[in-house]
Amino acid sequence: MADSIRQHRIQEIEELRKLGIDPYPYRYERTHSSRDAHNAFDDVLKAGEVLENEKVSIAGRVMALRKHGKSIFFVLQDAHGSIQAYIRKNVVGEDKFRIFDRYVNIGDHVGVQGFPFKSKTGELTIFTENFKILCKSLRTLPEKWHGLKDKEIIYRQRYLDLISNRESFERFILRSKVIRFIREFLDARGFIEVETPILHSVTGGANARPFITHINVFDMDLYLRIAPELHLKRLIVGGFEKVYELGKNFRNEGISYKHNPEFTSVEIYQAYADYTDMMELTEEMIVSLVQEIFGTLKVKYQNVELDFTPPWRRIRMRDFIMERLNVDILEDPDEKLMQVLEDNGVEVEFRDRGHMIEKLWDLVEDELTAPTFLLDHPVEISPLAKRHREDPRVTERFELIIFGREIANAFSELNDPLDQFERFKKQQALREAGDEEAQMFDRDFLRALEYGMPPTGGLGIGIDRLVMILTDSQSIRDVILFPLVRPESGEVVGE
RNA sequence: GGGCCGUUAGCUCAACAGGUAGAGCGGCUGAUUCUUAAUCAGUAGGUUGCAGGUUCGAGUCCUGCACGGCCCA
Repeated sequence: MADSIRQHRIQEIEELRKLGIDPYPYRYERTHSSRDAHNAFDDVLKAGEVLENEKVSIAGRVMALRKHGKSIFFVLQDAHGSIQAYIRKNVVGEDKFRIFDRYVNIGDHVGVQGFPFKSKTGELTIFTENFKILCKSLRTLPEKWHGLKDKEIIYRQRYLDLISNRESFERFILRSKVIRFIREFLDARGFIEVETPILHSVTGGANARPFITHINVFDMDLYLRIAPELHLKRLIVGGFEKVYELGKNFRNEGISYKHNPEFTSVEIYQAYADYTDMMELTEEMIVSLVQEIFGTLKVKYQNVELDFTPPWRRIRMRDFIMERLNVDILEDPDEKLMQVLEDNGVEVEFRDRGHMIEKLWDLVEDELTAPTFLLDHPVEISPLAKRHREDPRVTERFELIIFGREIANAFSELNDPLDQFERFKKQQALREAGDEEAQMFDRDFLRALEYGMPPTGGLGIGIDRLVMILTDSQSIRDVILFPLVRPESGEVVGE
Protein backbone atom coordinates (compact mmCIF):
# COMPACT_ATOMS: atom_id res chain seq x y z
CA MET A 1 0.00 0.00 0.00
CA ALA A 2 0.93 3.63 -0.25
CA ASP A 3 2.06 3.49 3.33
CA SER A 4 5.14 1.87 1.85
CA ILE A 5 6.25 5.30 0.64
CA ARG A 6 5.97 6.52 4.20
CA GLN A 7 7.93 3.52 5.50
CA HIS A 8 10.57 4.08 2.87
CA ARG A 9 10.94 7.74 3.88
CA ILE A 10 11.30 6.76 7.52
CA GLN A 11 14.07 4.41 6.51
CA GLU A 12 15.78 7.16 4.52
CA ILE A 13 15.66 9.41 7.55
CA GLU A 14 17.48 6.74 9.54
CA GLU A 15 20.10 6.52 6.83
CA LEU A 16 20.59 10.28 6.87
CA ARG A 17 21.10 10.19 10.62
CA LYS A 18 23.73 7.48 10.20
CA LEU A 19 25.49 9.76 7.73
CA GLY A 20 25.54 12.42 10.43
CA ILE A 21 22.87 14.56 8.72
CA ASP A 22 20.05 15.92 10.87
CA PRO A 23 16.83 15.58 8.85
CA TYR A 24 15.17 18.14 11.17
CA PRO A 25 17.71 20.87 11.88
CA TYR A 26 16.94 24.01 13.87
CA ARG A 27 17.40 27.03 11.68
CA TYR A 28 18.61 28.38 8.41
CA GLU A 29 19.94 31.78 7.54
CA ARG A 30 18.28 33.20 4.46
CA THR A 31 19.42 36.26 2.53
CA HIS A 32 16.49 36.34 0.12
CA SER A 33 12.95 35.14 -0.15
CA SER A 34 11.99 33.92 -3.60
CA ARG A 35 10.37 37.29 -4.21
CA ASP A 36 13.43 39.20 -3.00
CA ALA A 37 15.57 37.20 -5.38
CA HIS A 38 13.26 37.85 -8.31
CA ASN A 39 13.15 41.55 -7.45
CA ALA A 40 16.91 41.72 -7.16
CA PHE A 41 17.95 39.73 -10.20
CA ASP A 42 15.14 39.32 -12.71
CA ASP A 43 15.91 42.63 -14.36
CA VAL A 44 19.70 42.66 -14.13
CA LEU A 45 20.31 39.26 -15.73
CA LYS A 46 19.77 38.24 -19.30
CA ALA A 47 19.30 34.66 -20.46
CA GLY A 48 22.55 32.76 -20.03
CA GLU A 49 24.15 35.36 -17.73
CA VAL A 50 25.73 34.54 -14.39
CA LEU A 51 26.38 36.67 -11.28
CA GLU A 52 29.03 34.48 -9.74
CA ASN A 53 30.08 36.94 -7.04
CA GLU A 54 26.55 37.50 -5.75
CA LYS A 55 25.94 35.20 -2.77
CA VAL A 56 22.38 34.23 -2.15
CA SER A 57 20.76 31.84 0.26
CA ILE A 58 17.15 30.80 -0.04
CA ALA A 59 14.91 28.21 1.54
CA GLY A 60 11.65 26.57 0.69
CA ARG A 61 9.68 23.45 0.00
CA VAL A 62 10.80 21.38 -2.96
CA MET A 63 7.92 21.41 -5.45
CA ALA A 64 9.58 19.87 -8.49
CA LEU A 65 12.70 17.86 -9.24
CA ARG A 66 14.10 17.47 -12.72
CA LYS A 67 17.05 15.14 -12.63
CA HIS A 68 19.65 14.91 -15.35
CA GLY A 69 22.12 12.45 -13.96
CA LYS A 70 24.96 14.71 -12.89
CA SER A 71 22.78 17.78 -12.43
CA ILE A 72 19.34 18.55 -11.07
CA PHE A 73 16.95 21.44 -11.53
CA PHE A 74 14.50 21.90 -8.67
CA VAL A 75 11.89 24.41 -7.60
CA LEU A 76 11.63 25.86 -4.10
CA GLN A 77 8.36 27.38 -2.93
CA ASP A 78 8.18 29.81 -0.03
CA ALA A 79 5.52 32.18 1.27
CA HIS A 80 6.22 34.70 -1.44
CA GLY A 81 6.35 32.50 -4.49
CA SER A 82 8.84 30.11 -5.94
CA ILE A 83 12.26 30.06 -7.50
CA GLN A 84 14.25 27.53 -9.46
CA ALA A 85 17.59 26.20 -8.28
CA TYR A 86 20.23 24.07 -9.91
CA ILE A 87 22.71 21.67 -8.44
CA ARG A 88 25.60 20.09 -10.29
CA LYS A 89 27.83 17.23 -9.26
CA ASN A 90 31.14 18.84 -10.24
CA VAL A 91 30.31 21.95 -8.18
CA VAL A 92 29.09 20.52 -4.86
CA GLY A 93 31.17 17.36 -5.05
CA GLU A 94 30.24 13.75 -5.40
CA ASP A 95 29.19 13.09 -1.79
CA LYS A 96 26.89 16.08 -1.45
CA PHE A 97 25.40 15.53 -4.85
CA ARG A 98 24.67 11.92 -4.00
CA ILE A 99 22.86 12.97 -0.82
CA PHE A 100 20.71 15.45 -2.69
CA ASP A 101 20.00 13.03 -5.50
CA ARG A 102 19.17 10.16 -3.20
CA TYR A 103 17.49 11.79 -0.21
CA VAL A 104 15.74 14.98 -1.31
CA ASN A 105 12.12 14.41 -2.29
CA ILE A 106 9.34 16.63 -3.48
CA GLY A 107 7.76 18.04 -0.34
CA ASP A 108 10.98 18.36 1.66
CA HIS A 109 12.25 21.73 2.86
CA VAL A 110 15.72 22.62 1.67
CA GLY A 111 18.01 25.60 2.12
CA VAL A 112 20.30 26.51 -0.75
CA GLN A 113 23.35 28.76 -0.93
CA GLY A 114 24.75 29.82 -4.25
CA PHE A 115 24.74 32.50 -6.88
CA PRO A 116 22.08 33.64 -9.34
CA PHE A 117 22.07 33.01 -13.04
CA LYS A 118 19.57 32.90 -15.80
CA SER A 119 19.09 29.71 -17.77
CA LYS A 120 19.23 29.85 -21.50
CA THR A 121 15.45 30.00 -21.53
CA GLY A 122 15.64 33.05 -19.28
CA GLU A 123 14.52 31.68 -15.93
CA LEU A 124 16.21 33.04 -12.83
CA THR A 125 17.92 30.14 -11.09
CA ILE A 126 20.11 29.78 -8.03
CA PHE A 127 23.27 27.81 -8.78
CA THR A 128 23.78 25.69 -5.68
CA GLU A 129 27.17 25.75 -4.04
CA ASN A 130 25.92 24.30 -0.78
CA PHE A 131 22.60 23.06 0.55
CA LYS A 132 21.00 21.86 3.75
CA ILE A 133 18.06 19.56 4.20
CA LEU A 134 15.72 21.49 6.53
CA CYS A 135 12.86 19.04 6.93
CA LYS A 136 12.13 15.63 5.51
CA SER A 137 8.52 14.87 4.66
CA LEU A 138 6.93 11.47 5.03
CA ARG A 139 4.04 11.94 2.65
CA THR A 140 3.71 12.74 -1.02
CA LEU A 141 2.10 16.00 -2.05
CA PRO A 142 -1.00 16.27 -4.21
CA GLU A 143 -0.51 16.32 -7.93
CA LYS A 144 1.35 19.30 -9.30
CA TRP A 145 -0.59 19.84 -12.49
CA HIS A 146 -4.22 19.65 -11.45
CA GLY A 147 -3.61 20.74 -7.88
CA LEU A 148 -5.82 19.51 -5.06
CA LYS A 149 -9.45 19.38 -6.12
CA ASP A 150 -11.22 17.28 -3.52
CA LYS A 151 -13.24 19.77 -1.43
CA GLU A 152 -13.26 17.49 1.53
CA ILE A 153 -9.45 17.36 1.64
CA ILE A 154 -9.24 21.08 0.87
CA TYR A 155 -11.32 21.90 3.97
CA ARG A 156 -10.08 19.18 6.30
CA GLN A 157 -6.40 19.46 5.41
CA ARG A 158 -6.15 23.11 4.55
CA TYR A 159 -2.37 22.93 4.72
CA LEU A 160 -2.40 20.74 1.60
CA ASP A 161 -4.67 23.20 -0.17
CA LEU A 162 -2.33 26.04 0.76
CA ILE A 163 0.70 24.17 -0.53
CA SER A 164 -0.91 22.98 -3.73
CA ASN A 165 -3.30 25.72 -4.73
CA ARG A 166 -1.56 29.06 -4.86
CA GLU A 167 -4.80 30.95 -5.48
CA SER A 168 -6.07 29.65 -2.17
CA PHE A 169 -2.94 30.88 -0.39
CA GLU A 170 -3.38 34.28 -2.02
CA ARG A 171 -7.03 34.41 -1.02
CA PHE A 172 -6.09 34.19 2.64
CA ILE A 173 -3.40 36.81 2.19
CA LEU A 174 -6.12 39.06 0.83
CA ARG A 175 -8.36 38.27 3.77
CA SER A 176 -5.58 39.34 6.08
CA LYS A 177 -5.18 42.57 4.13
CA VAL A 178 -8.88 43.31 4.47
CA ILE A 179 -8.73 42.87 8.21
CA ARG A 180 -5.63 45.00 8.53
CA PHE A 181 -7.17 47.68 6.35
CA ILE A 182 -10.28 47.84 8.53
CA ARG A 183 -8.22 48.16 11.68
CA GLU A 184 -6.05 50.88 10.20
CA PHE A 185 -9.08 52.72 8.86
CA LEU A 186 -10.77 52.72 12.25
CA ASP A 187 -7.60 53.43 14.22
CA ALA A 188 -6.94 56.43 11.98
CA ARG A 189 -10.37 57.80 12.92
CA GLY A 190 -9.81 57.52 16.63
CA PHE A 191 -11.65 54.27 17.29
CA ILE A 192 -10.36 52.17 20.15
CA GLU A 193 -10.15 48.41 19.69
CA VAL A 194 -11.53 46.51 22.66
CA GLU A 195 -12.13 42.92 23.68
CA THR A 196 -15.34 41.89 25.36
CA PRO A 197 -16.28 38.45 26.67
CA ILE A 198 -16.95 35.49 24.46
CA LEU A 199 -18.34 33.51 27.38
CA HIS A 200 -21.75 34.98 28.19
CA SER A 201 -24.23 34.14 30.88
CA VAL A 202 -26.89 35.91 28.81
CA THR A 203 -26.58 36.16 25.04
CA GLY A 204 -27.88 39.01 22.94
CA GLY A 205 -27.26 41.37 20.10
CA ALA A 206 -28.70 39.07 17.47
CA ASN A 207 -31.47 36.60 16.85
CA ALA A 208 -29.74 33.25 16.93
CA ARG A 209 -29.37 30.11 18.96
CA PRO A 210 -26.19 29.99 20.99
CA PHE A 211 -23.68 27.27 21.71
CA ILE A 212 -23.77 26.14 25.30
CA THR A 213 -20.70 25.38 27.33
CA HIS A 214 -20.10 24.74 31.00
CA ILE A 215 -17.99 26.41 33.63
CA ASN A 216 -16.93 24.03 36.36
CA VAL A 217 -16.14 26.51 39.13
CA PHE A 218 -19.66 27.93 39.05
CA ASP A 219 -21.14 24.63 37.94
CA MET A 220 -23.32 26.42 35.47
CA ASP A 221 -23.86 26.63 31.72
CA LEU A 222 -22.56 29.56 29.75
CA TYR A 223 -23.12 30.60 26.17
CA LEU A 224 -20.64 31.47 23.48
CA ARG A 225 -21.48 34.95 22.29
CA ILE A 226 -23.67 35.38 19.25
CA ALA A 227 -22.63 39.05 19.01
CA PRO A 228 -20.57 41.52 21.07
CA GLU A 229 -23.17 44.26 20.68
CA LEU A 230 -24.54 44.59 24.20
CA HIS A 231 -21.11 44.71 25.80
CA LEU A 232 -19.87 47.31 23.36
CA LYS A 233 -22.84 49.51 24.16
CA ARG A 234 -22.07 49.12 27.85
CA LEU A 235 -18.68 50.60 26.99
CA ILE A 236 -20.39 53.61 25.40
CA VAL A 237 -22.31 54.01 28.66
CA GLY A 238 -18.95 53.81 30.41
CA GLY A 239 -17.61 56.77 28.51
CA PHE A 240 -15.85 55.31 25.49
CA GLU A 241 -16.93 57.30 22.47
CA LYS A 242 -15.54 55.31 19.57
CA VAL A 243 -14.95 51.59 19.98
CA TYR A 244 -14.76 48.54 17.82
CA GLU A 245 -14.25 44.85 18.26
CA LEU A 246 -13.12 42.51 15.53
CA GLY A 247 -13.52 38.87 16.36
CA LYS A 248 -15.42 35.63 16.30
CA ASN A 249 -19.09 35.06 16.96
CA PHE A 250 -20.77 31.69 17.33
CA ARG A 251 -24.24 30.74 16.19
CA ASN A 252 -25.66 27.28 16.60
CA GLU A 253 -27.45 27.05 13.29
CA GLY A 254 -27.19 25.38 9.92
CA ILE A 255 -24.14 25.37 7.72
CA SER A 256 -24.49 26.73 4.21
CA TYR A 257 -22.50 28.53 1.56
CA LYS A 258 -23.02 31.71 3.59
CA HIS A 259 -23.11 30.34 7.14
CA ASN A 260 -20.33 28.88 9.24
CA PRO A 261 -21.09 28.28 12.94
CA GLU A 262 -18.17 30.50 13.89
CA PHE A 263 -17.59 33.58 11.85
CA THR A 264 -15.85 36.92 12.10
CA SER A 265 -17.42 40.32 12.41
CA VAL A 266 -16.35 43.82 13.24
CA GLU A 267 -18.74 45.84 15.35
CA ILE A 268 -18.27 49.58 15.57
CA TYR A 269 -19.95 52.08 17.93
CA GLN A 270 -19.73 55.83 17.84
CA ALA A 271 -21.25 58.15 20.43
CA TYR A 272 -23.22 61.20 19.35
CA ALA A 273 -23.73 59.66 15.92
CA ASP A 274 -26.78 58.17 14.23
CA TYR A 275 -27.32 55.65 11.48
CA THR A 276 -26.72 58.14 8.71
CA ASP A 277 -23.25 58.70 10.11
CA MET A 278 -22.73 54.94 10.15
CA MET A 279 -23.89 54.75 6.57
CA GLU A 280 -21.27 57.25 5.57
CA LEU A 281 -18.65 55.39 7.56
CA THR A 282 -19.60 52.10 5.92
CA GLU A 283 -19.54 53.54 2.44
CA GLU A 284 -16.26 55.32 2.96
CA MET A 285 -14.60 52.30 4.51
CA ILE A 286 -15.65 49.77 1.90
CA VAL A 287 -15.10 52.10 -1.04
CA SER A 288 -11.56 52.87 0.10
CA LEU A 289 -10.96 49.21 0.84
CA VAL A 290 -12.08 48.10 -2.61
CA GLN A 291 -10.08 50.88 -4.23
CA GLU A 292 -6.99 49.93 -2.24
CA ILE A 293 -7.21 46.26 -3.12
CA PHE A 294 -8.30 46.38 -6.73
CA GLY A 295 -7.39 49.87 -7.84
CA THR A 296 -10.92 50.16 -9.20
CA LEU A 297 -14.45 50.21 -7.81
CA LYS A 298 -15.80 47.64 -10.23
CA VAL A 299 -15.50 44.12 -8.92
CA LYS A 300 -16.57 40.89 -10.60
CA TYR A 301 -18.41 38.47 -8.39
CA GLN A 302 -19.73 35.20 -9.85
CA ASN A 303 -19.59 36.77 -13.30
CA VAL A 304 -21.62 39.79 -12.23
CA GLU A 305 -20.01 43.20 -12.14
CA LEU A 306 -20.56 44.98 -8.83
CA ASP A 307 -20.02 48.72 -8.93
CA PHE A 308 -18.97 50.21 -5.60
CA THR A 309 -18.89 53.78 -6.89
CA PRO A 310 -20.65 55.96 -4.28
CA PRO A 311 -23.22 57.02 -3.44
CA TRP A 312 -24.83 53.62 -3.14
CA ARG A 313 -28.50 53.10 -3.68
CA ARG A 314 -30.70 53.66 -0.62
CA ILE A 315 -34.15 52.18 -0.41
CA ARG A 316 -36.58 51.66 2.44
CA MET A 317 -37.49 48.10 3.25
CA ARG A 318 -41.16 49.04 3.12
CA ASP A 319 -40.84 50.58 -0.34
CA PHE A 320 -38.79 47.73 -1.74
CA ILE A 321 -41.19 45.04 -0.57
CA MET A 322 -44.13 47.14 -1.77
CA GLU A 323 -42.51 47.50 -5.18
CA ARG A 324 -41.77 43.80 -5.57
CA LEU A 325 -44.65 42.11 -3.78
CA ASN A 326 -47.31 44.79 -3.71
CA VAL A 327 -47.85 44.49 0.01
CA ASP A 328 -47.38 47.24 2.59
CA ILE A 329 -45.57 45.85 5.60
CA LEU A 330 -46.64 48.83 7.71
CA GLU A 331 -50.25 49.37 6.69
CA ASP A 332 -51.62 46.07 5.44
CA PRO A 333 -53.17 43.69 7.95
CA ASP A 334 -51.54 40.41 9.01
CA GLU A 335 -53.97 38.50 6.80
CA LYS A 336 -52.72 40.27 3.68
CA LEU A 337 -49.08 39.56 4.55
CA MET A 338 -49.92 35.94 5.21
CA GLN A 339 -51.77 35.72 1.92
CA VAL A 340 -48.77 36.99 -0.03
CA LEU A 341 -46.54 34.48 1.74
CA GLU A 342 -48.89 31.64 1.02
CA ASP A 343 -49.16 32.71 -2.61
CA ASN A 344 -45.39 32.37 -2.78
CA GLY A 345 -45.37 28.98 -1.15
CA VAL A 346 -43.65 30.10 2.04
CA GLU A 347 -44.17 28.17 5.25
CA VAL A 348 -44.32 30.35 8.33
CA GLU A 349 -43.53 28.75 11.63
CA PHE A 350 -44.30 31.75 13.80
CA ARG A 351 -47.22 33.88 12.67
CA ASP A 352 -46.33 37.10 14.40
CA ARG A 353 -45.84 40.19 12.29
CA GLY A 354 -42.07 40.26 12.70
CA HIS A 355 -41.57 36.78 11.33
CA MET A 356 -43.91 37.46 8.44
CA ILE A 357 -41.96 40.57 7.51
CA GLU A 358 -38.70 38.62 7.66
CA LYS A 359 -40.13 36.00 5.32
CA LEU A 360 -41.36 38.63 2.90
CA TRP A 361 -37.91 40.15 2.83
CA ASP A 362 -36.37 36.72 2.21
CA LEU A 363 -38.48 36.49 -0.95
CA VAL A 364 -36.97 39.60 -2.49
CA GLU A 365 -33.48 40.01 -1.06
CA ASP A 366 -31.86 38.24 -4.02
CA GLU A 367 -33.02 41.06 -6.23
CA LEU A 368 -30.62 43.56 -4.68
CA THR A 369 -27.32 42.93 -6.43
CA ALA A 370 -25.40 46.19 -6.47
CA PRO A 371 -24.31 47.55 -3.08
CA THR A 372 -27.50 48.90 -1.54
CA PHE A 373 -28.50 50.34 1.80
CA LEU A 374 -31.78 48.82 2.83
CA LEU A 375 -33.36 51.26 5.27
CA ASP A 376 -35.80 51.63 8.12
CA HIS A 377 -36.77 48.13 9.17
CA PRO A 378 -39.98 47.70 11.12
CA VAL A 379 -39.63 47.89 14.88
CA GLU A 380 -40.81 44.27 15.33
CA ILE A 381 -37.68 42.88 13.70
CA SER A 382 -35.26 45.39 15.22
CA PRO A 383 -35.38 45.07 18.99
CA LEU A 384 -32.16 46.99 19.62
CA ALA A 385 -32.64 49.84 17.17
CA LYS A 386 -34.04 53.26 17.95
CA ARG A 387 -37.43 54.22 16.56
CA HIS A 388 -37.35 56.38 13.48
CA ARG A 389 -37.57 60.06 14.33
CA GLU A 390 -40.40 60.49 11.79
CA ASP A 391 -42.25 57.19 12.07
CA PRO A 392 -42.35 55.17 15.29
CA ARG A 393 -43.44 52.02 13.44
CA VAL A 394 -39.98 51.64 11.95
CA THR A 395 -36.46 51.99 13.23
CA GLU A 396 -33.42 53.92 12.14
CA ARG A 397 -31.65 50.91 10.77
CA PHE A 398 -29.89 49.86 7.62
CA GLU A 399 -28.48 46.71 6.19
CA LEU A 400 -25.87 46.78 3.46
CA ILE A 401 -26.93 44.29 0.83
CA ILE A 402 -24.52 43.11 -1.84
CA PHE A 403 -25.45 40.35 -4.26
CA GLY A 404 -28.58 39.63 -2.21
CA ARG A 405 -26.60 39.07 0.94
CA GLU A 406 -26.49 40.94 4.20
CA ILE A 407 -22.97 42.28 4.56
CA ALA A 408 -23.53 44.89 7.27
CA ASN A 409 -26.22 45.86 9.75
CA ALA A 410 -26.44 49.14 11.63
CA PHE A 411 -28.74 51.33 13.67
CA SER A 412 -29.19 54.45 15.59
CA GLU A 413 -28.85 52.51 18.81
CA LEU A 414 -31.84 52.31 21.08
CA ASN A 415 -30.88 54.21 24.24
CA ASP A 416 -34.32 54.74 25.78
CA PRO A 417 -34.23 52.22 28.64
CA LEU A 418 -38.01 52.05 28.97
CA ASP A 419 -38.49 51.39 25.28
CA GLN A 420 -35.71 48.79 25.43
CA PHE A 421 -37.50 47.17 28.38
CA GLU A 422 -40.65 46.86 26.31
CA ARG A 423 -38.75 45.43 23.36
CA PHE A 424 -37.11 42.82 25.54
CA LYS A 425 -40.51 41.90 26.88
CA LYS A 426 -41.78 41.35 23.36
CA GLN A 427 -38.75 39.19 22.60
CA GLN A 428 -39.39 37.31 25.80
CA ALA A 429 -42.93 36.61 24.66
CA LEU A 430 -41.58 35.23 21.38
CA ARG A 431 -39.21 32.98 23.28
CA GLU A 432 -42.06 31.73 25.39
CA ALA A 433 -43.98 31.03 22.20
CA GLY A 434 -41.16 28.75 21.15
CA ASP A 435 -38.90 31.01 19.10
CA GLU A 436 -35.47 29.99 20.35
CA GLU A 437 -33.83 32.66 18.27
CA ALA A 438 -35.62 35.52 20.01
CA GLN A 439 -33.44 37.64 22.23
CA MET A 440 -32.87 37.04 25.91
CA PHE A 441 -33.82 39.57 28.50
CA ASP A 442 -30.54 41.16 29.57
CA ARG A 443 -31.16 42.91 32.89
CA ASP A 444 -27.69 44.26 33.37
CA PHE A 445 -27.74 45.78 29.88
CA LEU A 446 -31.01 47.51 30.73
CA ARG A 447 -29.53 48.75 33.98
CA ALA A 448 -26.61 50.17 32.02
CA LEU A 449 -29.01 52.00 29.69
CA GLU A 450 -30.74 53.43 32.75
CA TYR A 451 -27.49 55.16 33.65
CA GLY A 452 -27.67 56.79 30.24
CA MET A 453 -26.11 55.91 26.88
CA PRO A 454 -25.55 58.95 24.68
CA PRO A 455 -27.03 58.91 21.19
CA THR A 456 -24.96 56.29 19.41
CA GLY A 457 -24.54 54.85 15.97
CA GLY A 458 -23.65 51.17 15.77
CA LEU A 459 -22.49 49.07 12.85
CA GLY A 460 -21.62 45.42 12.34
CA ILE A 461 -19.88 44.06 9.25
CA GLY A 462 -19.61 40.39 8.38
CA ILE A 463 -15.97 39.98 7.48
CA ASP A 464 -16.29 36.54 5.93
CA ARG A 465 -19.07 37.59 3.60
CA LEU A 466 -17.24 40.74 2.63
CA VAL A 467 -14.13 38.71 1.85
CA MET A 468 -16.26 36.31 -0.20
CA ILE A 469 -17.33 39.20 -2.40
CA LEU A 470 -13.79 40.51 -2.72
CA THR A 471 -12.27 37.13 -3.58
CA ASP A 472 -15.08 35.92 -5.83
CA SER A 473 -15.64 32.97 -3.50
CA GLN A 474 -18.78 30.94 -3.89
CA SER A 475 -18.73 29.52 -0.38
CA ILE A 476 -17.92 31.00 3.01
CA ARG A 477 -15.76 27.92 3.51
CA ASP A 478 -13.37 29.21 0.92
CA VAL A 479 -12.55 32.28 3.00
CA ILE A 480 -12.31 30.55 6.39
CA LEU A 481 -9.02 28.73 6.87
CA PHE A 482 -10.52 25.92 8.88
CA PRO A 483 -14.27 25.75 8.30
CA LEU A 484 -16.20 23.48 10.61
CA VAL A 485 -16.27 19.87 9.38
CA ARG A 486 -17.40 16.70 11.02
CA PRO A 487 -14.52 14.96 12.73
CA GLU A 488 -12.74 12.31 10.74
CA SER A 489 -13.13 8.73 11.81
CA GLY A 490 -10.50 6.06 11.49
CA GLU A 491 -6.77 5.90 11.69
CA VAL A 492 -4.83 8.87 10.40
CA VAL A 493 -1.14 8.49 11.23
CA GLY A 494 -0.66 4.79 11.68
CA GLU A 495 -0.95 4.72 15.45
C1' G B 1 -34.55 18.43 8.03
C1' G B 2 -35.78 17.26 2.40
C1' G B 3 -34.11 16.39 -2.81
C1' C B 4 -30.23 15.45 -6.33
C1' C B 5 -25.15 14.08 -7.22
C1' G B 6 -20.62 12.04 -5.63
C1' U B 7 -16.85 8.73 -2.85
C1' U B 8 -11.95 3.81 -7.54
C1' A B 9 -3.82 3.90 -6.06
C1' G B 10 -0.78 9.42 -2.09
C1' C B 11 -3.15 13.17 -5.93
C1' U B 12 -6.04 13.99 -10.83
C1' C B 13 -9.14 10.85 -13.36
C1' A B 14 -10.74 6.19 -16.64
C1' A B 15 -13.27 1.38 -16.59
C1' C B 16 -19.54 0.22 -22.78
C1' A B 17 -24.83 -3.29 -21.43
C1' G B 18 -22.76 -6.85 -14.63
C1' G B 19 -17.46 -10.69 -16.81
C1' U B 20 -10.19 -11.11 -13.33
C1' A B 21 -9.64 -2.79 -11.80
C1' G B 22 -6.41 1.05 -15.67
C1' A B 23 -3.67 5.76 -17.02
C1' G B 24 -0.98 10.26 -15.86
C1' C B 25 1.49 12.63 -11.92
C1' G B 26 3.94 11.14 -7.51
C1' G B 27 7.23 6.60 -5.51
C1' C B 28 11.24 3.04 -6.52
C1' U B 29 15.49 1.15 -10.09
C1' G B 30 18.44 2.60 -14.25
C1' A B 31 20.13 6.30 -18.38
C1' U B 32 20.75 11.53 -18.99
C1' U B 33 25.45 18.33 -16.94
C1' C B 34 20.38 24.31 -19.14
C1' U B 35 15.48 21.43 -17.50
C1' U B 36 10.76 23.67 -16.49
C1' A B 37 3.91 19.28 -16.85
C1' A B 38 11.95 17.62 -18.58
C1' U B 39 12.75 13.09 -21.51
C1' C B 40 13.63 7.64 -22.09
C1' A B 41 13.46 2.33 -20.17
C1' G B 42 11.76 -0.72 -16.28
C1' U B 43 8.95 -1.57 -11.65
C1' A B 44 5.89 -1.56 -7.14
C1' G B 45 1.42 0.37 -5.43
C1' G B 46 -6.08 -1.27 -4.70
C1' U B 47 -10.63 -4.79 0.93
C1' U B 48 -13.34 0.35 -5.61
C1' G B 49 -16.09 4.85 1.63
C1' C B 50 -18.52 0.97 5.23
C1' A B 51 -22.24 -3.09 6.02
C1' G B 52 -25.72 -6.17 3.89
C1' G B 53 -28.55 -8.08 -0.46
C1' U B 54 -29.51 -9.85 -5.76
C1' U B 55 -26.42 -12.79 -9.19
C1' C B 56 -22.61 -18.33 -11.55
C1' G B 57 -20.11 -13.49 -11.26
C1' A B 58 -20.85 -6.59 -8.52
C1' G B 59 -16.54 -0.68 -9.08
C1' U B 60 -21.17 -1.26 -12.02
C1' C B 61 -27.84 -3.31 -9.81
C1' C B 62 -30.79 -2.93 -4.78
C1' U B 63 -31.09 -1.49 0.70
C1' G B 64 -29.01 0.82 4.94
C1' C B 65 -25.09 3.76 7.05
C1' A B 66 -20.82 7.34 6.96
C1' C B 67 -18.56 11.54 4.77
C1' G B 68 -18.73 15.39 1.14
C1' G B 69 -20.80 18.73 -2.74
C1' C B 70 -24.97 21.37 -4.94
C1' C B 71 -30.05 22.97 -4.47
C1' C B 72 -34.28 23.75 -1.19
C1' A B 73 -36.27 24.73 3.95
